[in-house]
Amino acid sequence: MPVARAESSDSRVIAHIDMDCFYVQVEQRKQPTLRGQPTAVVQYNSWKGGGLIAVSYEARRSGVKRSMRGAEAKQVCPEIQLVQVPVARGKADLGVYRSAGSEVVSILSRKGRCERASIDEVYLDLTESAETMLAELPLDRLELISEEALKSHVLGLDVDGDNAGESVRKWFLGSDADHRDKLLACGARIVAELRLQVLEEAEFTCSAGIAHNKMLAKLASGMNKPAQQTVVPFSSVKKLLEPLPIKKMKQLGGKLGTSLQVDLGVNTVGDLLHFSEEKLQEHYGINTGTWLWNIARGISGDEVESRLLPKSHGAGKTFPGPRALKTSASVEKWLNELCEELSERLLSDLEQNKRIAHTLTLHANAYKLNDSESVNKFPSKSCPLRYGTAKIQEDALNLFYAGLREYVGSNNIKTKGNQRHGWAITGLSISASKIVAIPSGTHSITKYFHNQVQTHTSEKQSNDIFTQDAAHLSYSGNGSYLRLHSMCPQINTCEEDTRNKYSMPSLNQDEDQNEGASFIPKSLDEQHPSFSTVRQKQDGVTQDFLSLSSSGAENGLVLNQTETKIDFLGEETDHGLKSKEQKWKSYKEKGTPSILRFFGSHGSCSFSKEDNNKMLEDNKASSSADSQVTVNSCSEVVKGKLPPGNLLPQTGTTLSSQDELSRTAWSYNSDEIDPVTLNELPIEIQAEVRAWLRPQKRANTMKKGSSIVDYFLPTKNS
DNA sequence: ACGGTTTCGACC
DNA sequence: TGGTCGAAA
Repeated sequence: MPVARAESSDSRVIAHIDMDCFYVQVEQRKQPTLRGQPTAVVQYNSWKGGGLIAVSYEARRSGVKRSMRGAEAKQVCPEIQLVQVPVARGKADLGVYRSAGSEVVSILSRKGRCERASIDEVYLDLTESAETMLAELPLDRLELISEEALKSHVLGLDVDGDNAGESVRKWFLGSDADHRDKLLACGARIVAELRLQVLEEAEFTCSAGIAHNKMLAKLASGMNKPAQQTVVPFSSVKKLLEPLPIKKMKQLGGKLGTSLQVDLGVNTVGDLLHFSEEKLQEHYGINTGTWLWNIARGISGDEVESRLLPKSHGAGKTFPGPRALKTSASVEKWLNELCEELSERLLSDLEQNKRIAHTLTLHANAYKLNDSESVNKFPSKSCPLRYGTAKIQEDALNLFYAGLREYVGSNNIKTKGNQRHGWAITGLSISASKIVAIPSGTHSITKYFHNQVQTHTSEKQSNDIFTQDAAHLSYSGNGSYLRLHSMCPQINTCEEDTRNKYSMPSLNQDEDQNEGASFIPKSLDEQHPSFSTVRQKQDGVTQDFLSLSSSGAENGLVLNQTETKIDFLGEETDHGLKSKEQKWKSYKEKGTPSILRFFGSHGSCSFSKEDNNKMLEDNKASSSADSQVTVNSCSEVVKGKLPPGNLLPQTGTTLSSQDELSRTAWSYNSDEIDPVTLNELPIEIQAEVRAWLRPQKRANTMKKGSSIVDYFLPTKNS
């Protein structure tokens, strides 16, 4: 809950734009004969006709609802056109909707700060544009107000019926109006224009709300759909909110809203007004309490962020009921598919937006066979993200086993000790987050980076990481540490127990419908010996680490060759452990390559964090200082000096302001970077990095052009 | 068996 | 501070 730090005299002009049944419109644009027909988009139609994820307004009129299955929809509306979501790699592929969403964003971001709120929603802060318009244009000239703007719904203008048109016209012209109303009127005109542009350029209709804050704008955008806009003048806020069911408010549609109803008897926003701020804080804490008190009064200080791109990418799939995955092989197969999709999306983000993701996270849902009442959660796990499909696949699989080990281990193995320990996976997803923009004009770096990936997926890579130079290491990420459970030092992980804890009885043998041949080793350490526990003491707290040693079995060798992998990994364990220490030592001796950490999509994070830990342990008293500094400067580069927003839509549209923004935003003090580090950089990018350090002098001469993806994508099958 | 995502606050 | 979880849309 954002703390609603705001004045009730908020004079911002905020718009929320919401695409009408967006997926349907995307399909209708592809297939114009569907226009005007009752249409729904379904995914997976084999089971009861598939699930509806978008329904056209024609179909809604016939009673079709989003919670329906395709078959039901056909019953209530036999004429309905069901369009399937594209399928790729056995799962729904939302790519077309994502890029359509980006098209829309690139249009809507023209008139003010723009925040991509979801695939089909944006917020705009139009305050400045509205003020400018107000200052420059006479408001009393009807000819200057577009038809579309005049179609706005303006809340509080009595009777939205008969001569509503007349009163709206009067409201727009009202020279006697409140200053804030005039601003909203300007905002409404701007939004009307933008909506028209979306319609003309992208062929999509959308609805919008225009108000003094995000909350009210969002509320308003849903009030008159489709293809209409609604204005919320300040004077209408009270009457708007008072009768509104509490659950309709954003953020109150779930448990908090239910608690308000059940525990406080609050059913409408008006009911909330009877509670003091203190009372609400008693019940829901200081932040949420204040937030509730404010939103009841239509107050929300929530700012529109400047962000046109998503903060993370994810790919997931559910395996409901009978389709639950029950063998490692099937999990591995699906994980590989998901990782492939993710990897592709990461590459296009890199190419189009020059952004690099730093964290890979796996989520899963599972249930235990023979153990109906245990409903524990499968823990999610994350690790530094290394680019390259095979690496992502390898890391994802390791994350899965790290989670599985906890999942099966945590729930009374002891009591059910002699029973078989079966699990079934009902959902898998992997996502990439901590995405940061790399500066513009660094094409050689991108290219270098890309070549690393390419190299590793095409040639047999040496596992002798000792012979590799530091820069190379940083990219190849041959060995990273995966820290687990550092938060739970009290867990029974003391010495003798360690191996028991992570071992488990043989799992199960029956796959979805095939053989009983899939054999899972007793111990996951055996199956994935690259995970071995490493104990570290830090700040007096013993922590368990799993060392995720790189197998070298990258490049798809991992894919369907479990046995090979097992053997290979088995032999790699010790090797991997040693290598991480050696690697750290060589880093220490050479100086700390903070720049590399930043560049390296993978090695960076894991190195800076884990090696820093290790360093603290190894050299507590002595040389930690300088390394620490370097680490800090690195994170500062990553966190503090980034451009304020990521400004490129994913459409391949380029915004010329990107370069300027990045250039200025990225200037920083070169003292923060150890000069020795520079010399360790791969020769091909040294010059460019030096240029970064002196932003004024840095020429943006790097030739742009060749597509990373073009170059890289063919690796999939060749 | 309301799917696939994405974001955000709380908590440790 | 960052990883993880749960809520919410």
